[in-house]
Amino acid sequence: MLKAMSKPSSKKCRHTGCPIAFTLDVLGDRWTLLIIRDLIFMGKRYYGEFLESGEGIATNVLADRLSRLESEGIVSKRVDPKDQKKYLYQLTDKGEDLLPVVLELILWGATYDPKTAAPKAFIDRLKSDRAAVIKETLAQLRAKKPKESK
Amino acid sequence: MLKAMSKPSSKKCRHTGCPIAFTLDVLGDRWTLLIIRDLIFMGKRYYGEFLESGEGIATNVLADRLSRLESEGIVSKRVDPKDQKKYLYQLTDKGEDLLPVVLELILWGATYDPKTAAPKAFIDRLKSDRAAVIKETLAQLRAKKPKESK
DNA sequence: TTGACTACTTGCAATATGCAAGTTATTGCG
DNA sequence: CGCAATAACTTGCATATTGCAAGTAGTCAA
Repeated sequence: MLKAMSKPSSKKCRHTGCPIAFTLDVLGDRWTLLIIRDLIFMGKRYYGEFLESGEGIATNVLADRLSRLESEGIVSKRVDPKDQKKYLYQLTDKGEDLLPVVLELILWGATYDPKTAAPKAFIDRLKSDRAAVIKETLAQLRAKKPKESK
Repeated sequence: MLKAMSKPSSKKCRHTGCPIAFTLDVLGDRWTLLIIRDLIFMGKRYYGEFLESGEGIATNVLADRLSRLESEGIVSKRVDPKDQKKYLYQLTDKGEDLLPVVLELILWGATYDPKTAAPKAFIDRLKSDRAAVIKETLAQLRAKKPKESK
């Protein structure tokens, strides 16, 4: 039963004030950031799309993480205006602010994974002009949002 | 039994090539990054010091994470030259390269945690001159290392 | 030889995860 | 209207990981 599933790593109040601990309480598990990756770079927005992410997240875990992200205000959920029978998941501004974190994960991974599939051009660009990459990525992301995004 | 404890989130080969997934395979759990935080910002270097980190990591989990970090080449372990009966844990260059990731976690946490204890001066500095903060932090870190660090 | 100190290891109950199999709610037809 | 199809979850259960309390091993100093 997952109803009472506590955070992957924060069952008790750990309000130590440490910003790192605070952040890890929200996304300190494997799946959360992969969902955010899909939202930012893969253009995924539906439950079914997240399930097909190659990495193989379990449906119950996906449902748990999405609802957690929603209650944290990182992701918003609403009926898809183009298709009433689907739900649209999108990053909020708070969620978009995680982009710098994700970019650093990419940089480290691309540097140390001998089999990385990260496009060299992107990595080089990221190293030489981080600010521009952030700006462009957010612009692309926002361009895709149906109407009011926030 | 923790002997065969697999990575917190990578039991099977997920060599998809995705740099984010690669990085999360290494530090995609709550504790790993807190240990790295302690190494970078708290000046901790001994097993016993990590245990007292306020957040309350379990001894078995600490042992597991340290050995994992060591086998990943992120942390080095050796007998303390100043006290033969203690082991000294230190970040390798690969581990130090995680500093940018940690800094972004700090930034996001300090921004969204209403009760953050992050010093405003540090956060402001981080926002205005990231490169300098990285440089200084690494310099301080290296100054503490006994002899050869790498 | 013993006691203190550090770094772990072990056992076990409580949690969380992975997987397969339902359930519920909306259309889209005939 | 009635029914199949689609999307989004929920539920059960076996397995894996965690948290906690205790126990063990190696080093040093008196």
